[in-house]
Amino acid sequence: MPPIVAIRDLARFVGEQVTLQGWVTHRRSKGRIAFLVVRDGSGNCQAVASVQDVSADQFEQLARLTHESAVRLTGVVREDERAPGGFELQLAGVETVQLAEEYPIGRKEHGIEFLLDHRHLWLRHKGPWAVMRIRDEIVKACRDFMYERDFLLIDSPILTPAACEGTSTLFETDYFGAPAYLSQSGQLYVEPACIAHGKVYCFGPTFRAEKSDTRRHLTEFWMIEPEIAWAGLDEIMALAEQMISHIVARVLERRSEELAILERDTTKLESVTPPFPRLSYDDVAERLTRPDIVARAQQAGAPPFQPGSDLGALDETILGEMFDRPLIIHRYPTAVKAFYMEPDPERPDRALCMDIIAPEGYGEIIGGSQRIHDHELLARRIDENGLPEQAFRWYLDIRRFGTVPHAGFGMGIERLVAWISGARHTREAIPYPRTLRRLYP
RNA sequence: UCCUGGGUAGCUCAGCUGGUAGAGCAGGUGGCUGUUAACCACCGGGUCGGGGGUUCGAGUCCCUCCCCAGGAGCCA
Repeated sequence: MPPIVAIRDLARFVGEQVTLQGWVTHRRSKGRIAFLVVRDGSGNCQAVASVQDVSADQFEQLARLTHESAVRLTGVVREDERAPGGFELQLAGVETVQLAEEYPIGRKEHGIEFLLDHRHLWLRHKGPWAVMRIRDEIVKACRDFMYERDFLLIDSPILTPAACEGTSTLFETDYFGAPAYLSQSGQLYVEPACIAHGKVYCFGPTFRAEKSDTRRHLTEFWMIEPEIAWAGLDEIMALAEQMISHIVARVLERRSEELAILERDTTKLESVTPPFPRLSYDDVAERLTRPDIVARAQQAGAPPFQPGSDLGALDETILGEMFDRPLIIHRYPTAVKAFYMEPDPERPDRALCMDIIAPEGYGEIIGGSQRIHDHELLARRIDENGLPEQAFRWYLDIRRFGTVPHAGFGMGIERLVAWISGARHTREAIPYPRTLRRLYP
């Protein structure tokens, strides 16, 4: 029996007889010679057979193979310039494992709705294949980065009793007769854990029932959230910029083939190195009220920027385009930010927080802050925001027993994947996207 | 929720000032010994998103509802 070989390793078997297990992506039957291209998950390979190479029955079988049929192909590996990839299989035997039915996804263009309806099949195609491999590399790079810096993984619960941030909408579910909610952030749960371990992070799915209906939004998305005791805004800005740089460098190094498949302009990724530009909210507000920027925003159809309010999506895009690497914006007005953010002691109407905006219009990829560690102040904020104090008792407790300054941030994985891979929608950055209008497949 | 653009064959789309519906791909049949999204010939394939209206006549005009895409708001 010839060895079963992955297409990626074919170069090591030139001149030898091997078996490939895969799926038919193309068939070009040309009279008494037939070409077959198969995919096995590790790559693509052309196989060729002429009538005299195989039995009449097998040649007939070859000619009938349909798109996505599962096959075992046995033959000798040959180097040949005419073959895509440089190697091909000279067929000696074909086994049809399953003759596929008429395959819905054609070789021409399709709309995004059709492709997402067939996501279970679309995952096989080279674009999604490359994006998923980049996603895998990004996730691994995140975990390695955390591990190498002595951050401990603390998984946060997905079923929670109440809101982490009062503003966002939650998915409600029935918990033995009582309401429970799908977590929209693990932050509140890593804060106590950083008191136990110093440096921690959580990494898991989060859920937001927001009516946000853009290509940047999912209702279920993955987020990595580091949290550090004895740290403030400066420490998390430095950590975030190192983390993003580390991830981008790692993808450039190990997933260049996938970036090439996606035709990603890698020069735009190579410039992503520390330090990132840092602007305060007030710097940004000044820029956004300059006449030329105002004119540009108006032309793009952006609602006019109001000093003191949060930034709009187009404001972020315009700001992001001013730099060749991610932009850190810090010290937003306390009034527009979450209740748990520490006020700047030098200017209490500004919070010690930061957002990081990805270049090329991919939007906010990180949001973080120093957390309020004073019990009285936090209790007042919870009250002012109309949040149920009962539900936050445990969270307030942390401020009663050895409270210290601490800070952390959340990074959205799909936006990061979309930006790095150049995908048009965050929906393409997750295997099975959930959006306002999609819960299938 | 609002703004803009769409909905015609399995898919992607064309269809002029209203006159009985088209292409490419996919599928089927036949041909072809080095193809690269192979090619050539032939064949099958339609509730023109639903409902109502105007008209001798509606894919085309009007009303209404549904669905989709892009954007805004909110957010990662």
